[in-house]
Amino acid sequence: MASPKGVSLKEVADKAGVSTATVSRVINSKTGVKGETELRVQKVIKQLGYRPNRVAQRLRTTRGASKLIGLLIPDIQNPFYVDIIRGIEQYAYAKNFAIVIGNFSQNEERQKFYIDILKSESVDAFIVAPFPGMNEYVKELVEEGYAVVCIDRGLANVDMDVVKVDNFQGAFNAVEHLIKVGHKRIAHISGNVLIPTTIERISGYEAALSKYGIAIDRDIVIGRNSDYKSGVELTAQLLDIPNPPSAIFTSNNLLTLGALETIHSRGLKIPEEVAIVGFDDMYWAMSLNPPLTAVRQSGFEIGRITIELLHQRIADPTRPFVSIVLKTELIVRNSCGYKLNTKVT
Amino acid sequence: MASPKGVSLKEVADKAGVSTATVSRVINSKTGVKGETELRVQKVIKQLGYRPNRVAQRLRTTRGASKLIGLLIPDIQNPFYVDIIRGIEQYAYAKNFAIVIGNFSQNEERQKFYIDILKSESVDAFIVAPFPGMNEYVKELVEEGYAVVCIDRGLANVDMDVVKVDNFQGAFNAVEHLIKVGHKRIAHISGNVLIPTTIERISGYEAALSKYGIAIDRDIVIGRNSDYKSGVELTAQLLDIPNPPSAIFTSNNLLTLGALETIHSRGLKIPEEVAIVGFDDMYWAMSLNPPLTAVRQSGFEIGRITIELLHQRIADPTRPFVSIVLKTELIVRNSCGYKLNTKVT
DNA sequence: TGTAAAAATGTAAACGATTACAGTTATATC
DNA sequence: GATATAACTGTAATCGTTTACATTTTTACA
Repeated sequence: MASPKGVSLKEVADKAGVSTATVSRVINSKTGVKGETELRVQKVIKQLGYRPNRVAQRLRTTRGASKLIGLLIPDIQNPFYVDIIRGIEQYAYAKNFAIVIGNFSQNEERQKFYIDILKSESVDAFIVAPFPGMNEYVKELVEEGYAVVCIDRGLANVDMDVVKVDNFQGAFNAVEHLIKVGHKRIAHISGNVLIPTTIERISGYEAALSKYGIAIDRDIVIGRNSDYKSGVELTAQLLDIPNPPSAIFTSNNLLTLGALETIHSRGLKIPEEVAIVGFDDMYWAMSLNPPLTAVRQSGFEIGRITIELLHQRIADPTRPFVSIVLKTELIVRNSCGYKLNTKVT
Repeated sequence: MASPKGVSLKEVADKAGVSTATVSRVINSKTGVKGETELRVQKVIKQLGYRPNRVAQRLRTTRGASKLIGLLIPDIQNPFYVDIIRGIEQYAYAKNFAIVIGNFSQNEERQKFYIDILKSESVDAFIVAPFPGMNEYVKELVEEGYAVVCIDRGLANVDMDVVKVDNFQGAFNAVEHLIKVGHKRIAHISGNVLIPTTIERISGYEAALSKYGIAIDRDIVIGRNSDYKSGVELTAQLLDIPNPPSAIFTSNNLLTLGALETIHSRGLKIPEEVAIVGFDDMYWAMSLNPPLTAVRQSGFEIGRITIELLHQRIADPTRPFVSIVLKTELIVRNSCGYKLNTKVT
C-alpha cells in the first residue's frame, strides 16, 4: 500500500527549473516574478497537482497569517450552536480561513484540552462561546495576544470583541406577548444561572411583568440547568403546585422540548390549558402540535458577524473593541392562543 | 500586544541541560532515558508549561503517527450526523486522536475543497459519510494510501471498512408494525434515490408489505430529496389523492418533520386520521404530540465503532476490510395507534 | 583494573514551506 | 557602449520537532 506524501514545492521547483523561492513567490502571488516564469511554474503546479502543505506553511509563518481559526463550542448537540457554526463556516471560507471546531460538551477539562490542542496547532485566532469556569482560560488567550471574539457574552474585566443577542428584549417581547394574549400567571423556566444570558432573560421576564403591573411570584420562576431533563422535571413541578400557571416561558430550546414532553404526557391542551413560548426558534418548531411561538435569534448571523470582526482584528490588531448586540424576533405561531403567524421585532 | 510563540523544546532542553533529542525522548516516553534525567526534564517541562507544537510534530512525522483524523460530514444540521460526530469525538480522544471536521453542506465543490485542506493538513486518516458524486474522491483517498472508513455506505468496487445500519430491517420493522396495528394502506416518503440507504429503506418497506400480502401501490411511494421541504410537499401530495393512505412511513428525520407540519396544518389527528413512523429517532421525538414512533439508529455507536476500526487499520494496514452492520431499534410511542412504549429490536 | 557490552546522551539532518539577503540579468540613460 | 537602476532569481537560514547515527558514560565481569 503506497503512502505517498504529496508533491512538494521543491519538486515543482526542480521540474520548472527554478528555485524554491520563485515557486513560493508564484504561489503567494508576490510581485517580482517575470510573466514568462510564472506561467511555466503555474503549468508545472497544475501538471503535478501541487498543493502547498499547510502544516509546513503554518510552522514557518508568524501568527496572523496561518488563516486558521479555532472554534470553542460548548455543545454541538444544541442546534443553536450548529447554526452559529454554519454561519462561521460560510463566511470563513469566503475569506479563505479554515476553522477547526473544538466541541467540549460542557466539560471543563475537555475545554482546557481543546484550548491546548488549538494553541499547539498554531491557530491565528479563537472564537469562544464562554462557559462557566472558562473565564481564566479565555483571559489568558487574550493576554497571550491571540485575536479572540466571544459569542453570547463577554468577560468581566477583559476587553474583547463580543457578538451577542439582546436577551433582555427577547424575553421581554415573549412575556409581553403572553400578557397581551390574556395571561396573568406566567411562569419562567430558566437555565443555569451562572450563564449571563440566563440572567438577562430572567430580567426581561421580570421587566415585562412589572410593566403590566403583574407581581412577580418567585414560586413560578424556577431554574436548574439548561438541559432537557430540567425542562421535563421543572415543568412537572410547576404544574403540580396548587394554582399552576396558565403560561410558561422557557429559556432555551432544550428546556422547551422538556416542557412539551411533560405537558403532552399529562394530556394538557396547548394553548387552552397551558400556553408556552420558548427562547430559540428551532427548525422543528413548525412541526410541533401546535406550532410553537418562539424567540428567534439568528445563529447564522452571529457567525457571519463574528468572522467579520475577527477578520478586522487580524488585519488591524489595534482596532478598538466592540460589542455587537443583535435583535431577536418573536415568531408568533399557535402555542399561546392566537392563530396568526407574524413577526414582532 | 505581545504575541509570544509558545515555549519550544529547545528552551526546555537548554534549561534542563540536556539535548533536544533527550527531551523528545522524554515526551514520547521512549526508552533509553535515565530515571534521574527524565525527572529533571519533566520538572522543567512543568515549570515552563511546555506543550509540543503539533504543527512541527506533524511536519516531521510520517503518516500514521500524527494522530489527526479528517471527518467529512455531508450536513451538520442533520442531528443524526451530530450524534456520529459525538461518538467519534468521545472515542477519538480516549485514543488520543484529534479530529477536524469538514462539513460540506451537501455541496460537492466544498467537499472537494475540504478534502484538499485535510490532505494538506497531513491527516492520518479520513472518516467519510459518502455523498452522491463523492465516489471518485474517496476512491482516490484509498488509492493514495490513507486509512479510510466509510459511514452509512461503502463504495462500489472499492474495498474499505464500512460502518452502517441495517436499513432494510429498520424499514421492515417500521412497516410491519404499522401493519400489525391494523394499517393496510401505507405510504412511503423516501429520500434522494441516489443514496443507497434510501433504496435499502424502500426495499424494507416493500418486503414488509409483501410478507403480509399487501399489494404495492406506486402512487403512494414517493420521494424527491431528503429535506424538510420535500417532506412538507410530498405529504400534501399524498393526502390529496382520492384514497389517501392511513399511515405514512418517512425515510428520515427531516422528512418526518416536514410531514408533521403538513399533517398538523390540515388539522388531521395522529394516529386516528393518519399514522406516522419515521426513520431516525431524534431527541425531539418524545416532545411531539403525540410522541413519535421511530426507527432508532445509534449515531453515537456508529461513531464509536468507526474510531475502533480506524485505530485498528492504522495499527495494522494489512488487516482485512470489514463491513459492520448495526441493528436498528423500533421505538414504539403513540403515533401509530397503540399507547405503549416498548422496543422492538 | 581493564575491557566489552549496554545504556544514556548528543549531533545534525531531515520535514516543506517562507523570506532576508545576495547575486544576476535586463532596461534606461547619456 | 558604459553605467546606474530596476527587475528578477537564487541561496540559505529558519520554524519546532523526530530520529539515525555517533559518541560518551555506566555496568558487568574476568
